[in-house]
Amino acid sequence: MGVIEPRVFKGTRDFLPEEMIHRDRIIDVMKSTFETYGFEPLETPALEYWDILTGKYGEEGEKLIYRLDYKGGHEVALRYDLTVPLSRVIALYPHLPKPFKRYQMQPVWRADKPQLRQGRFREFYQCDVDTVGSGSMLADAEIIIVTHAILSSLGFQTFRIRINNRKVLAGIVEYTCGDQSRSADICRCIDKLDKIGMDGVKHELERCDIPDGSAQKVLKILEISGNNETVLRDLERELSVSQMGLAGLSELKEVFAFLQNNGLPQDRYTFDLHLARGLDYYTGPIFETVLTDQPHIGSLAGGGRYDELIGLFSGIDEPATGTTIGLDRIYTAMQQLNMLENVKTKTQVLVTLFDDTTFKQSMSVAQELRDNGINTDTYFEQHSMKKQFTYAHKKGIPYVVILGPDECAKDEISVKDMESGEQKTISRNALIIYLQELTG
RNA sequence: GUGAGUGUAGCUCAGGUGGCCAGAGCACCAGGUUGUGGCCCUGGGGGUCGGGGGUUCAAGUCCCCUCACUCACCCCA
Repeated sequence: MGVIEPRVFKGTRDFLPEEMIHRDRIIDVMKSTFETYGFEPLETPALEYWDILTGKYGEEGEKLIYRLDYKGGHEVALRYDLTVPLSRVIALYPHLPKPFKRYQMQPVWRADKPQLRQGRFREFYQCDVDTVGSGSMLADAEIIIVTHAILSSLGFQTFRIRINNRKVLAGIVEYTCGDQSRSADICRCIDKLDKIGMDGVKHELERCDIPDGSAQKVLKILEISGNNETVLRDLERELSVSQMGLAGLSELKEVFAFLQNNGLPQDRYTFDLHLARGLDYYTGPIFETVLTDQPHIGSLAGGGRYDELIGLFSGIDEPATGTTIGLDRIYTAMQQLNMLENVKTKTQVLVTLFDDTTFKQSMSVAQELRDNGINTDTYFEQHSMKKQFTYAHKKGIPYVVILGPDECAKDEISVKDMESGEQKTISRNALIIYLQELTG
């Protein structure tokens, strides 16, 4: 009988120890940053009822939801993001004090085509921070500030947080076309400007059957450029006919004022009229973070305000805003930018095992090291020293403790530094202090 | 979903016009060194050449089909 071929489902991955050490570090940075800003942890199930997820992400998004056959029907699905589950939680537990600020780091699933270089997978971790129950632009600004804090702490140098507002986009549609049903098409064309240029957008608008007059107006709006202040001012003049557009611009002005007040470096964020974002549920400010020198990797983070999503579950709208930070995108980027430290293991010491006459002392030394906060591995078999050292070398354990008959007879102990190759024999009772100094 | 490319050992890849072409490096295991890793030396295990069909005396090599993977687009984290 043949063996079962070992393999993982396309777009999913195993995280081996060396990789987990890096991922854990990223998670630690995020978690502590979230907590610094007063966000609290939440977890929700991987599975949600189908009707909870459906109708929230738009046509494109919904095709990517993993449906599961269950008792012959299509009742459940793997969650597609963490925002919709959060909204379900808010509606389900109305007693939660507002504003409710939570962070959540869990995998989500999307049935699209994986693209390793771009950091695109079918199963990946999202790290979400959201504030529910406040319509203040302070909440939106705080989300942007947290995003900035995390990426800075991780050592990213070239990221840019693009900021726009769905109300502004709606205003543009109202002003140029007057017909909100064309909103999605127009936004998609606008979103493409960076990639296909002005002429490309022109063709795209034609392809979407946007009337000539409307298309001209769209192009005119897209020609507005300059710094955040002048662009906002020019837009205000163009969009004066749209209440919605003006409301969006005033929200943006508030957000930018808060960011500036908070001392966020100017080159880290920018008003970007071309940012649209695909998900249906956004209603106000939207943001997306990209690495300017790694454009092939999609966004590292993305989010926005969704004041009408929770109402779909509770019947009462509840203002909410937040962002997703993509752990796997961040990890992929750090890998490609050589930002990961060269650490193979958290184990600091290997205690070798010599023979029957010494193993009890090996065990008690190992325990003493652990009791003093030193991560210690022990060898279980009476193999040659060569084998035991090879094991330590391969695992990247920095120090090896040797207790052979020689050491035991004199109540001494030998410690080898695997990197320098130096070995020292010291008295048994000096070991803890000695190793604590070495391992810092 | 659309387009392009690539499939030979665990990994990275050699293998003109079909004929001693089943190979290298790295990795792995053992030994050289029975109290010491890395470097070096010696030896070893491991491959239905993605799969199926066809052409041929002969196919890793040519033709067809299929599958898988990668890249780009779309969309996103």
